[in-house]
Amino acid sequence: MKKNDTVNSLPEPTKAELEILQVLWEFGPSTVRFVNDKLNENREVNYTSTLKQMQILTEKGILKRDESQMKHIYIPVEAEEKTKDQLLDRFVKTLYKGSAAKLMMQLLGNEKTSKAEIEEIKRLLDNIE
Amino acid sequence: MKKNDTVNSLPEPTKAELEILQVLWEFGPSTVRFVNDKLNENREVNYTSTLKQMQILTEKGILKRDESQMKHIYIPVEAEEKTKDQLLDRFVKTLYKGSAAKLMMQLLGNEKTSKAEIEEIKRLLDNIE
DNA sequence: TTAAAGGTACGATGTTTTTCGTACGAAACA
DNA sequence: TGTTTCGTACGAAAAACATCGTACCTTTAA
Repeated sequence: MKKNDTVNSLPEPTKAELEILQVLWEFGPSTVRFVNDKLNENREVNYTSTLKQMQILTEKGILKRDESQMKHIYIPVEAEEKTKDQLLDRFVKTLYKGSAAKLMMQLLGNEKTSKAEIEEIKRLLDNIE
Repeated sequence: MKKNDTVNSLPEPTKAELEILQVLWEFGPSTVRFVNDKLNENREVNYTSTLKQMQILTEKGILKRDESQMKHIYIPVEAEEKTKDQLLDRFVKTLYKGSAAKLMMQLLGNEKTSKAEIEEIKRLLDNIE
């Protein structure tokens, strides 16, 4: 039986899928070969595995492709920002009951956030109003 | 072959595991029965499924349990904050190349963050220094 | 004009995660 | 004291996710 989250039924990208999306976001529309080469800078993956993933992503409507050439060119359907928004939204909902402020507190309490980063955030907030 | 992420080898809680942790965080140490009832407020899950998950969580060292009574009481080993820190950290690394400021921008650009939330965040930042 | 290189398609297999059925022991209680 | 209820243990099935092998077609270059 398929699991169905009644609250949030978006087809969330899996880990392997996200890896591929990141390459496409960073470098723009690409061939399977290119994406696979990029992935192999970090870990070993067989070409056909990457191909398969990108085909699945296409079936799901997360990628589209230009098949006019033999080397198909893959393109994300949604903009990077929009997809990340969805992921962020789900993350905040899940872990912080939807409160961005709670997330911030966590972020700031956590030593991983540098002084410079904090300054940048403050500047950001000042520019918002 | 087991997959091994050389960058981040933390035993990340899976989705089902996270669901259970959330109940324990919210309501404190609990029995399987209690957790399962809570889960069933959102979706249908069989009692033994929840039991199994909590046993796995215990094997992994994410939960510990008091077995002195027949009804075992389960308790998270790590504090809520610490676990969430790890998840947040991984999230920021994955999606925002580790930049908290980038995440903030996304959060603020996104209509989901209310004016009230933004005010709260500013207050927070002012109190930090 | 053929061999090699490089591309897609797709089923099969492997792995991880999730769910559940069954066995069985302890407690509750009629 | 027997039977029903409620608990744990645990293996196995199911589902989701990821990887790969093989077939087969097109392009390239000798």
